[in-house]
Amino acid sequence: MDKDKPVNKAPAPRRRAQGLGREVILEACLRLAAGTEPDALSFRKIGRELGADPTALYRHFADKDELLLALADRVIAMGMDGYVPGTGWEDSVRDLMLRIRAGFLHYPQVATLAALRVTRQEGEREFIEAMLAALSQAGFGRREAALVYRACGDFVLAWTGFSAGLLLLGEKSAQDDEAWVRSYAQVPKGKYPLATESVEVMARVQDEENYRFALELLLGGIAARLRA
Amino acid sequence: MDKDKPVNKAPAPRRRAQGLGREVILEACLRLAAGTEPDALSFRKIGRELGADPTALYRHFADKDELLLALADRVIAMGMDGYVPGTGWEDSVRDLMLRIRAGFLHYPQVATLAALRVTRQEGEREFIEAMLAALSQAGFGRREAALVYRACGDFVLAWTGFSAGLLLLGEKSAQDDEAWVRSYAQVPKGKYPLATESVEVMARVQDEENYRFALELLLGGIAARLRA
DNA sequence: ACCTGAACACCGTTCAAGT
DNA sequence: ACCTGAACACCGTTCAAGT
Repeated sequence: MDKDKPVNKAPAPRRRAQGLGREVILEACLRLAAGTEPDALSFRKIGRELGADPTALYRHFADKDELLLALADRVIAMGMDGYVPGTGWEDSVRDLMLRIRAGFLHYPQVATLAALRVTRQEGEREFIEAMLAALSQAGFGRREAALVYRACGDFVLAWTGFSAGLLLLGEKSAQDDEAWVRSYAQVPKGKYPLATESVEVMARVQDEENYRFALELLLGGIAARLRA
Repeated sequence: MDKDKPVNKAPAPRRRAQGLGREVILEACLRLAAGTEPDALSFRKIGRELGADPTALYRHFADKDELLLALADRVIAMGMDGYVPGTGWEDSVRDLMLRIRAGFLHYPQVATLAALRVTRQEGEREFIEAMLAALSQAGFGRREAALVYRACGDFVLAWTGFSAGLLLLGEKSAQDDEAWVRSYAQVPKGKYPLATESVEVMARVQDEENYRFALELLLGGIAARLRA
């Protein structure tokens, strides 16, 4: 292959750098973040995707942080798109907590970089309002609903950040699981009987089913609290 | 202040570079990772702490990954230190899930960097065996116990990675919460009534109490599943 | 008004050279 | 056998210069 040369040869789809703006930039970022390449959202790569100098982004976003919050909210909004409340509170909460996750997992890079931030924008507000409506329908009072929302919201954000990290880790994560199983072969016989017996089952659990399982446990706990 | 000069003037506590070894290196890393400075574990900083060239670490660990796994297991082992099973399975599981979290939150940098890896070492094995014992005592069969373990294990790892990230974010995270509250003042009146009403309560929830609350919900869900 | 490009202070990692 | 230090290919960000 021929190496990049300092000459400006436009080797990739590049639009005119003059046409920059928040909208164009965000779209380019989402295109780059759609895969599982670990460092897809560097300014240099975004610049290349746009056919512009990396630092041109600073004319449209104060810093990477602001860019990330805008991206994250867009991803949340995409997850919320088409949401309608279910017939029961439990269906609504489950649906919402799967939607936010699914949205973020399409853009794992955005998830890892922004999962612990509050975007304070439209998408997030739609999600919160829908969650509070479902919890209020369930019978929780104002304060209680707020506390349960925080638990659920951080549950989905934390776990989704975790899952996105696994996606970006890719092969390395699968190797971890295999090595985990093999590692018990070298443990003194009988030292960890339960884990030795179950390590294969544990290692074979896929992240998505695990999340759904944990989510059902959480929903079960919320239902139990409602009865008490 | 006088800038660093190329001369070797030993301005910090430095031991002889010849005394390196995994043990010395890991201790230096834990010293550096005990605070909330965002990038405390770079090779250059570890090298400075040891009074050695950064690349000397490669004589003792294959790469940063191997160093991190060793560190993470040590942190898990510290959290497990002194653990004794409770009288009921619920006490044991709660205790274990608070211990791992507490251990990691003393070294937030280790938590963010290694939360999604399997260490395959002693500390982790102790934790898993203790969890499986508690779940078995609860009455779960082999397979079921393995699935519940995975849900609990990833719950604590995901949330702890999330919390550690918040700690490293520091002031920025607190600013997010304040800005979150203020942002609802600029929302069209009546568009998000529930969130507008509750945003102050939601924003004031501290991460530690939130984790404990979610953990109780999860435990409640496990108990409910046990009854079914 | 907006974009460019050199520069700065960082990363993890490699490798030839020292002792 | 182990440590050093220059080098490489990256980061986000700043700022003077261009158009």
